Amino acid sequence: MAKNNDISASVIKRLPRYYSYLEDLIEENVERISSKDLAERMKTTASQIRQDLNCFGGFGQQGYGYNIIALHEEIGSILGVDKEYKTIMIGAGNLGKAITSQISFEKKGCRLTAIFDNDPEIIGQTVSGIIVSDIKNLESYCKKNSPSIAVLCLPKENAFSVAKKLIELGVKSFWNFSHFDLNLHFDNIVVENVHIGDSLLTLTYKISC
Amino acid sequence: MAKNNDISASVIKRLPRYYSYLEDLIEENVERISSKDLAERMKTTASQIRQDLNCFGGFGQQGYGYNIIALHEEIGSILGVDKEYKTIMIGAGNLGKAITSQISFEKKGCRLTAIFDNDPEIIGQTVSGIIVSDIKNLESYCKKNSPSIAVLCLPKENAFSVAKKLIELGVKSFWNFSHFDLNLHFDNIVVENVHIGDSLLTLTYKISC
DNA sequence: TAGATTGTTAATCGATTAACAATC
DNA sequence: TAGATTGTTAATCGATTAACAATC
Repeated sequence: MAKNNDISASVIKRLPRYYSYLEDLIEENVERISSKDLAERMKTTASQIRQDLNCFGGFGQQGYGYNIIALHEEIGSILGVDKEYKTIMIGAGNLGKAITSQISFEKKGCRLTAIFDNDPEIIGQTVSGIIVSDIKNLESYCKKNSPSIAVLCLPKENAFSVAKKLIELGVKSFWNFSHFDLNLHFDNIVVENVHIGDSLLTLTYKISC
Repeated sequence: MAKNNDISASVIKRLPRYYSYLEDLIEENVERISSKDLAERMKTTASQIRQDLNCFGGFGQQGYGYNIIALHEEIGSILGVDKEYKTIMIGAGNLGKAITSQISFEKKGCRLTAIFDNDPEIIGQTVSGIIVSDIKNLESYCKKNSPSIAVLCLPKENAFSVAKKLIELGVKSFWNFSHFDLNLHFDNIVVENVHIGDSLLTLTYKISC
């Protein structure tokens, strides 16, 4: 399935949402759904749903609609939920702790294998079943285990130097919660920046309107 | 300033990013910047920056560029950072705790005034200087204090009923971290949904390409 | 004044919506 | 078969980029 590349970012960003709504439908024991009905649930248009899904293949059937289990499976595999990318986290403060549970809670294509911090108070704590290591062990750990993804939950100030080191050690993908746009400073890496605070500002903007 | 409404969502979502880059420039003691130079920093186009800013007013000066302090101030006021909306949080697990520091850390238009949870282990804890209250006190608290914004850091299952109660109690704005699209179920409320996990799926998708 | 850079209009590009023939 | 609903093409809409006259 999943024809490579050249799918627009707008489409990709909608896939997890489809995936989640299909989960709901599975829980409700619904077997099939038309683009029209799904659109109604999600407050979008049937056109858009059909257009989006057809970027990847014809998952529906004329006169019937989409089989929910099958479509859920397809989208999951497009997103890579069945992968098990070795994932490490840098920074185990409150945000890091919260995020670990996000990773482990549901199948999301990642397996968290190590957590690092530089705070003596935090090193040694158990978070999501993993003992937090001293950041000093980062290099030897990466050389031995070659993780694919690093989750950055550290302050802006440290983000650059830690990312630089990780890239040298072969890490190519980042889920970045630090307020520092990695992708602008390094090439050939895959980054998903999450600036949580930005969306609060968007909210206060909307309120003031 | 800030002509009301009818500004596209695309523009609004870029404002916090401008705001943040202007902060960096202030720290670097830079006085003015042209759209061209700012665009280079942010890996965007000068055209887009000028176009975006001109939705709100002519903040620049021909032949000079933009005064950084003034522009930062303008954008801040458009976003409402100087507001102090009374804000409450529901759910003080790891995610809630992480988010409180986001709110208090910098000026973001909100003042966190209360935190509620239903877990006896968490009730009574001090989080960001606030003692977590029993969710049972939510109603009386709201009647007395009329908060504007509720931050929802609770499981999907509880989101609907809690939101419903809050709306009845007069809360009209939500910063929603539960995996439940509030805005599809209630009218006349302002919602910013943050589905953190979605962006991890986007990342694994990109990796698989 | 000459040079730089804005504000703004026009041109291009991409994304969404509508329409409909294909087909289950 | 007739009805429903897809896959897909065409039409519309909006957002981004380019160009340039206005002006500091």
